[in-house]
Amino acid sequence: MPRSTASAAGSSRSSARRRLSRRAVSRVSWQGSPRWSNTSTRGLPCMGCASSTSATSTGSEAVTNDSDAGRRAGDVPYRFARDTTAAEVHERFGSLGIGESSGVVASVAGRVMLSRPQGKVAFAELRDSSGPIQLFATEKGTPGYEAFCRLTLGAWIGVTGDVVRTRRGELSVAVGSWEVLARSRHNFGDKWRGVTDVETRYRQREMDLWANPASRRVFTMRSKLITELRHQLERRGFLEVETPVLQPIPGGALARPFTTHHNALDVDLFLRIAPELYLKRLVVGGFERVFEIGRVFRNEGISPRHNPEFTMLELYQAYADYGDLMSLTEELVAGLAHELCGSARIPYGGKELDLTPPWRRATLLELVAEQAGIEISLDTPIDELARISQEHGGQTTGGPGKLVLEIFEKTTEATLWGPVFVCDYPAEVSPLARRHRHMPGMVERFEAIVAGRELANAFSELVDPDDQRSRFVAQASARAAGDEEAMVLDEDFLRALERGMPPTAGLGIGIDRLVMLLADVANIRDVILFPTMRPEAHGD
RNA sequence: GCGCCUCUAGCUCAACGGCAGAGCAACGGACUCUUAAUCCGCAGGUUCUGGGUUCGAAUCCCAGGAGGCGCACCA
Repeated sequence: MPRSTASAAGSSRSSARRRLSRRAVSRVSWQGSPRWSNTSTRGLPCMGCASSTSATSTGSEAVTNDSDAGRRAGDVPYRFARDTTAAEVHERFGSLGIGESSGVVASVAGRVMLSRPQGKVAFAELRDSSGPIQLFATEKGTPGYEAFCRLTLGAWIGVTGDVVRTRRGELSVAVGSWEVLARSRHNFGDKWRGVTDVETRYRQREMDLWANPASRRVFTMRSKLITELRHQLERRGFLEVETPVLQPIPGGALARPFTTHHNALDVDLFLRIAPELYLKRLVVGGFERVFEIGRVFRNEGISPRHNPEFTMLELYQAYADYGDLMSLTEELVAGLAHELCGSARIPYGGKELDLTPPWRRATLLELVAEQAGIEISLDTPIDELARISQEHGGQTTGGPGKLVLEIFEKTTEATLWGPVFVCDYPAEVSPLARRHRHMPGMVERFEAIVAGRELANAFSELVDPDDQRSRFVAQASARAAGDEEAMVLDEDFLRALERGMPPTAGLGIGIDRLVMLLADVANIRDVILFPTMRPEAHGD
């Protein structure tokens, strides 16, 4: 029998059958399932046809003469009245006995991931976003049975039928009717090993997500993390805001920006490297607790821990100092770990990481002395600092503050495993942070180091407009000396400070790296759906 | 940017100077309860690209492309 005939006949028969099964369903009804009653009335009215069902069968019949009808991508219905998910079926019928039929009809839809035709019966694994459910088809009970057996892996189908448990104990939907919702012209990798080629996984993420459960897990976790983060911040009285991505002066961080151009205004604009300056202006404006979760862009190299665009949380809290934000940081991170991993003690890179508050707090200089045995301060002669930095492969340019930071990063940062707040940075490398109330030359700033890497950066914000102006001037001279990452003076921001900014503390957390930490992955590209890649040559 | 490594069928991988192969997918067939079903059959290739060495190159050399890791920079 030609494939097309079987397929078309199967489709139209399944359509008739579907109407029957709908009645059957409304008779049986899933108690407590509000979805059910909504389903039949949901969806767009089908203009020019009695129902979407008749539209489907018309479509199928229209291509009966086409010898390749079954393979045409356009030959699919406009909607499918799914009424439950794979996970719901498992949840609701988990106790169904072996070989029993529930007598309840369900409509499920998803992609065919495995197919095991076996003569007069056939099994298939259907997967939707909730997970897998087995389909059980029989020559007697399944219209278009032969076409069902010929479904290729990757096809989307909609299925309606009794929920049953097979003799071998697998909960299944017995296929009473079915229809193709989409065909796949490309396969989804090795059905056992999935897709391991990392380039394919990053470039063709849709394939990766279907083929690799671990990848789905990571991105699901990422989404939940951001949702939970919002909830936690909103519970604490923070207001979520959005500030410009296109900025005339890229500020708030030390980094090189991407440049773009606005035609109508005929001005160059920059993609933001941080939202910081705008968020602080909102504090001046009276929003005492604000946060933004958004994409920032830095025109820098790509590495397992760097993507040119990444997601950052920044928050600002009036009347608070950096000590308050240490408490907030450890509570937020531990809370997220609890929510997503079930515990504040999580595995990372084969080791254990205990994120339970309180985290250790130590000064940068203390940690350098402790970890590297190097006793330095901002008063150490600059030649000596340069020599130590060089000894450890660091740069030798800049003032004492920059050299101290360089020495910390080269000798100490990566050795810090457990969460630790590294406190009190040189003012020289922190042009937006407030001077330390006790330590000259230092600012009240901390970085949270977890698993040897910076997870958060925060400080008591510099609120003195005169000091801020002189810091900008210092940055300008660094810039004139060739430092492309130095900041540019921002008069709008200074005017805001001149209007009066209350004592405020600000915090930034790299969301991608937080996801990496909680999901236990080593490459930032595994937590970004479409990481930045060199465009692929399509030589065809 | 620099260094090291990788690139073979749609996917996962062999062959490492001597006829380019396997499993899965696809395609054809058998099979009435499978679980990566099994079995039989068929087909599938610019071995990333371009040069070179050689009687002979997927294999060795050079150049280029894409990717990974490390360094550098940062979050």
